[in-house]
Amino acid sequence: MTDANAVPLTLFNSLTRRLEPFEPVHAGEARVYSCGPTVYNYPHIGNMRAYVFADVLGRTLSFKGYTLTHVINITDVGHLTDDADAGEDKMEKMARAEARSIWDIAEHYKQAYWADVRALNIRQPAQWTVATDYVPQMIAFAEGIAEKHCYELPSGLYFDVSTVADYGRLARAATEEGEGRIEQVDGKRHQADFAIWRKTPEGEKRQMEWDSPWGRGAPGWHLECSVMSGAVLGFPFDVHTGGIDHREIHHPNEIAQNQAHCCTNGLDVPSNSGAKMWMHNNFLVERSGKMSKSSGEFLRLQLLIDKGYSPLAYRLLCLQAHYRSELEFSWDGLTAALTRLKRMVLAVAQLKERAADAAPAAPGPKFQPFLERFDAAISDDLNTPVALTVLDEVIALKKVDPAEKLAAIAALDAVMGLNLLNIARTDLRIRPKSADIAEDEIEAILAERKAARAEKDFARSDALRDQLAARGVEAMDGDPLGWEWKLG
RNA sequence: GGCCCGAUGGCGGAGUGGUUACGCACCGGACUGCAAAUCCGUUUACGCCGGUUCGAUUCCGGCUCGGGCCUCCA
Repeated sequence: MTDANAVPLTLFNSLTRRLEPFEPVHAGEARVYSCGPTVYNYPHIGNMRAYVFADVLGRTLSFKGYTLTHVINITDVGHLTDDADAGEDKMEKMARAEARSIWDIAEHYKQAYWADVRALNIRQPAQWTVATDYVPQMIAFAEGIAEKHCYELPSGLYFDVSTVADYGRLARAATEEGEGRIEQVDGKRHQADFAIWRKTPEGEKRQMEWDSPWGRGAPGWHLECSVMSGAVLGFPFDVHTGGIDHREIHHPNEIAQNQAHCCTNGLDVPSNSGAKMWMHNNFLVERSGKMSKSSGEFLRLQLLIDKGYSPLAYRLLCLQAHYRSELEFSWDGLTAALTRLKRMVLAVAQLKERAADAAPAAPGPKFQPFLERFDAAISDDLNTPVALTVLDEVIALKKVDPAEKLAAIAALDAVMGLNLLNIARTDLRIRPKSADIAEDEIEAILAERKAARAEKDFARSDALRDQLAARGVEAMDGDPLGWEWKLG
């Protein structure tokens, strides 16, 4: 690889709303914390965009030569159905709805989330932090800031946002009084004050509860991320990521806690917020309305797979847009991404055959301009759509050494994560759940068709082709793959 | 009501003060018994009205439309 630091990495910091050069807290290292899922339900594909984004960020940091420590949390307690401290715990609610133990719920949906992570070729972080593993640390953290920054009410321990400087600067105007549509908690000093610890109401019993100096109860959602990020990465760390919705409430509250904690403990925190940079991905949207779990049905990655779409086609769809832009989801769009991916995989497969007997190589001088343009694109706040065009150009290069070209593609795909060198075309030929014909039956009909064509019995061969088409199978005579599922 | 964002060719989606984004689709060609797949080539754009400028899709103002957040969501 060429010097990947030829171009400085520039990232958009939500805190300043500006592009800033990435300057690591610890030389040569990058420490990243990503807000992970609350495992009370399946993730939808919009949720997963956040982890594709975080993955690309991590891969880019690795590409640029930094030693990456990435942490993603799993929230299995404390996230209310209402961020403003009203509503109930999401986990408790779902456990009751499904009549299962809350621990079963958490485990089930955590596994479902991890399955999606694997399917999307998202690299494993250095650590998955699970909220319930950190309750003692959360209590200790809260004790540390309680005296100066918190007050107790019958319902729990609350954080007084007026005790930290410049509260809500991440959200811009988060301290403005709203319309009052938020269900108020009696006794809160400020509307924006939030729960650090929620006491179990008198006479009730929760499935998940712990003893604390403020009574038996559960930690507040915001507390978890402050504690886990600080515990594993240490304050200050480099980048905190999350969906753009967290820019308004969750992250401002996290920042307020971090400020209080760091202040109390004499820690030097750039930007006074715990992390140097806060990055947020925009939403995946759908014409019929936004992706929302509360609306009942929602798009899961498994649904895409059931319809015959490779999860990597969804990953490519994400990469085709900039992470800070809203991205429109449609089945046509997904089909377009799948087609593009198939062509890339075909080209790489053919290249691998040609390079098979060649010794592994490094990309030579011919590839340098492309590597530099790729570096420039990805270093420009992770401009994946432009980086992809460079990858396409490299794939299309003629009259170059196959082994070198393969090495160049590998270098670029290490950032894009499409797994181009390791997947075969058959991996992209995913059987739709609705298919009613077995693969060996398809092969048998194709063999029969081949015989008919050899005898120039075209009426027969066309009839067989129509028969396959009627059952969702496309015959492809001139292609070694032979046949393909028709999607949509 | 408050805060914020967007408007690019058929769809998705980059970018730029004057030069081709790109992908998919479409169209033409090659290949094929005919198709499909694949390959090659090509067409279509910058919401409206003003302003700044030699020149604006790109900067500024207004308008229209759409969207997001302030209620759960990545």
